Amino acid sequence: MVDVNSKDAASRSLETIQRQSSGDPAKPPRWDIIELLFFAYRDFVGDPDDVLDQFGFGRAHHRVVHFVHRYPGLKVADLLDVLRITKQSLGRVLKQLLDEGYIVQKSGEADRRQRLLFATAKGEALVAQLAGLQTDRINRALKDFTPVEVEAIGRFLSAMIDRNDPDKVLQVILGQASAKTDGRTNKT
Amino acid sequence: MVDVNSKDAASRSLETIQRQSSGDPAKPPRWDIIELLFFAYRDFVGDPDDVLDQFGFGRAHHRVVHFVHRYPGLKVADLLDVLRITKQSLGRVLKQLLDEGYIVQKSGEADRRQRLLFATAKGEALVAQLAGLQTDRINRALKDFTPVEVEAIGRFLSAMIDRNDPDKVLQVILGQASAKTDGRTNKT
DNA sequence: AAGATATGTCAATATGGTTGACGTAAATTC
DNA sequence: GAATTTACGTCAACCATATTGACATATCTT
Repeated sequence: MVDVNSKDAASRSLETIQRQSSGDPAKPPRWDIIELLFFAYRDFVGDPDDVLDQFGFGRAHHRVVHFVHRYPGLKVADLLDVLRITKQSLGRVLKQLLDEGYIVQKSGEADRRQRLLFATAKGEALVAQLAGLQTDRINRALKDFTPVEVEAIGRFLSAMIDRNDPDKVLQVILGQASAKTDGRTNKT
Repeated sequence: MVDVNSKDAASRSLETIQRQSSGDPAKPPRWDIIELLFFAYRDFVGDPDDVLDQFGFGRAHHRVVHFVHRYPGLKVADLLDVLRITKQSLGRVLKQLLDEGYIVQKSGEADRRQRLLFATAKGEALVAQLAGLQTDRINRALKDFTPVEVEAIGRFLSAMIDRNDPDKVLQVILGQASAKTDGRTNKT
């Protein structure tokens, strides 16, 4: 485990204010980051909700069609790893997206048991619209940040992610992130 | 890999669609931040799950007892603003936490219709345990960051949050964040 | 041929969210 | 003081999304 005895000067004042509740001076909770993450994510995922409603979809559909679009040829098993849900739960949502033509599937050539998933033009359009909303928020937030700061933000988010058993999608993402910092080209 | 290398084509057509729907020719989606946020939050909120299970609670209970502990005397209405759920939905979870002694309520003195919420020692202990897990992850992630970088990360998360109608809790958080950085009120 | 793997499906159940209607106590307004 | 509004609680129905467990089918591996 990590030594947490030293605290950053930047966050000292807030933690001092909040210290009285925990009573554990060795490991002051990072209330600031914990709560900022909560609110940031709340508003971040809230953006697409209205649009999704119009399509009769929920956040589950968004996640599925997003990753299928971004990683064409994704297998069902990959999707399960990424979303951390059961196949029964994925089944319903995926079936809707297939029936309504947002996603198509093809049998794998090497292994014909696999169902490789692809977003249709309709699916791509939906993903693009939703990503546009979220991108607007991100660009607004990053407006006055320097490239160095933006890089640090990405590095932080990346460092928050479990490395224990990274799934296929995550390996690509983390590979790209590190390629940005150390110059290695790691394209698919 | 199989013959499925339509990724470049998919990205191109996506950006075309994106331009059409948004009217902004130069607005590439921030896929990196979008997906890093997804995975970072997935793992971040995943930490407390095992502990919550042992208590027979879910993430809803965590959110409620967390904010009650952090902002003692919170009103029910405040909690509804923060969590963005309905009172019926909150009711069930809150009742459990009250019945099992994690939270108590007192009538407001100025306005006796209000039920002011407070965490008990039992509730505080639970919050502390859960916050400890998340703090460990945050400290691990921030281990090699400079104070300046940490400040930028907090500023980014803060900038991702809606300012339209900040609830009471959010005002406190944003107030502290801006006080930490420049001591001025942030009305952007 | 036997077994393992990838996926789909049926069924039951749980959690956490919704809308709508209604009730009560207390504060505010006329 | 009466009327209205506010803060909160509750009942009831419903929905979205998740779970576990069992089983089926096709296909790959040994």
